[in-house]
Amino acid sequence: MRILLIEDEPLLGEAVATHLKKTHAVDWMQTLDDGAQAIETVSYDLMLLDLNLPDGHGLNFLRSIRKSGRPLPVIVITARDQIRDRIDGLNAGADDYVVKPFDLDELSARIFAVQRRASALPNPRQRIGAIEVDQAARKVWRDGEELQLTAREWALLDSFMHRLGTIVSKSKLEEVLYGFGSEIESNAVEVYVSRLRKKLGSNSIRTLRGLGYRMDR
Amino acid sequence: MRILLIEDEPLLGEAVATHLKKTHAVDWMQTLDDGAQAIETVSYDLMLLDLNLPDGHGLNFLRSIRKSGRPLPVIVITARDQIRDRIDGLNAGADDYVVKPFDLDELSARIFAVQRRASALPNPRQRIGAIEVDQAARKVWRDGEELQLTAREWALLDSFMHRLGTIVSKSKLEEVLYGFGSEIESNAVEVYVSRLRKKLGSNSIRTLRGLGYRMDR
DNA sequence: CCGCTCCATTCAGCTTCGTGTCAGTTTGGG
DNA sequence: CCCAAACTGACACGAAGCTGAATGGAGCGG
Repeated sequence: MRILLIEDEPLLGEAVATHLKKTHAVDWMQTLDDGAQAIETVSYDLMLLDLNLPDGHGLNFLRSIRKSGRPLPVIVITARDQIRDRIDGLNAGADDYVVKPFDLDELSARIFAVQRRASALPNPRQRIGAIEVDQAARKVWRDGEELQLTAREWALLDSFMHRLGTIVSKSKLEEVLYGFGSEIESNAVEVYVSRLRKKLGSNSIRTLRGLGYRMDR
Repeated sequence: MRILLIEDEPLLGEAVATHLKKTHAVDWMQTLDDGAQAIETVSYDLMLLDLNLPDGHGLNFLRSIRKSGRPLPVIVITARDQIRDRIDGLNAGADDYVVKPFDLDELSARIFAVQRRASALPNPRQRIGAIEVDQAARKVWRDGEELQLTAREWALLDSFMHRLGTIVSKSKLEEVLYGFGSEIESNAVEVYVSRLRKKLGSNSIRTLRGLGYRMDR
């Protein structure tokens, strides 16, 4: 099971990461930015999110994740005295929380519990015109018929789904496909948009010349 | 719910028994002999089995229980350093394991999970296309004909059944087969998927390239 | 204690399929 | 009408996955 830990205190982060690595695959990020990038590129089973971070408050991040419809279970980490945070955290869509300082075994137990709960729920589906998407199962239907998408095609669709109604630049999509900083010199994005259109229907993705692409809801 | 605890360390046994007695009926035995006698006379819903016991190793006991076809859910208790035991435990038919020292709440969570799995329905047969599965009895039918699955095959099928409709990653399946952290470098998962398909029918398990596998309901 | 059987594990050779690239074509803005 | 941007069909390559076969070990019956 793959866990994303977002925690900026080195000592705590180190302790948690070490403990969890006995039983899970753990990626440890120290900023929201890195965390955001991580969940764009890797599929995690669970996220541990500290709320007080150098580059902003975790609650907005959490809200944006929930808004995007991603079914990622989240456990929030808060300080003892910030009860307000806990309540807001649960309102914002956290599945559980732990209070600093916490016992590492307790953390394991909560992870286990959340995980069990999460896998019992049916997957949420998102609908866009004739397209229906189940992000957890990576399933896509068009007019009720299931489509087979490849990894790259899915990555693109995913990007569009998270930015419905806004323009996604070509360079952003390149980044999605090939990671940051890859100086690719080809029309790969165009090729994949083309392939996606063929599967989703040609009116699913709009071209905005010189700017990028846009998917409307 | 009636639980049989087989554990020879007085302190641990006492702690576990006391904790569980808040929510369950617990019988605590300190030897395999007593344990064996207990399951002959009383009908238990679950057994907690320590492997290192004064009168022998618990694995043989577990094996004999499984061989007898008794559908008793078993959670194995092992020491931190005996990974080998864990793997063997799952091979021998354990439903789950906890590692000493463990958190009592984690134990409760695991008991709950195993129990839910074991007794999901009064007649817990689940149907998936031409496949029918009785998880409690560990039996599988295809078109009404019973199939014989090996321990590994069953472990895989079990994983799929608990995540119907969602993707199960290869690493997750490796974890199921070999426990976490086994630096395995082989295509064992592929081999077992292949064998399962041969038995269940080739359209039972979908491959998602680069992601894992998925079984649909 | 010895063979027998079944299962787990590994390996190698094969197949399938996703990917990236290119070339020729189409589109649309200026 | 022209040119740049975008589109798309085709193709070659390599990675990922599949599966039959060989090996060795554990359990079991004789």
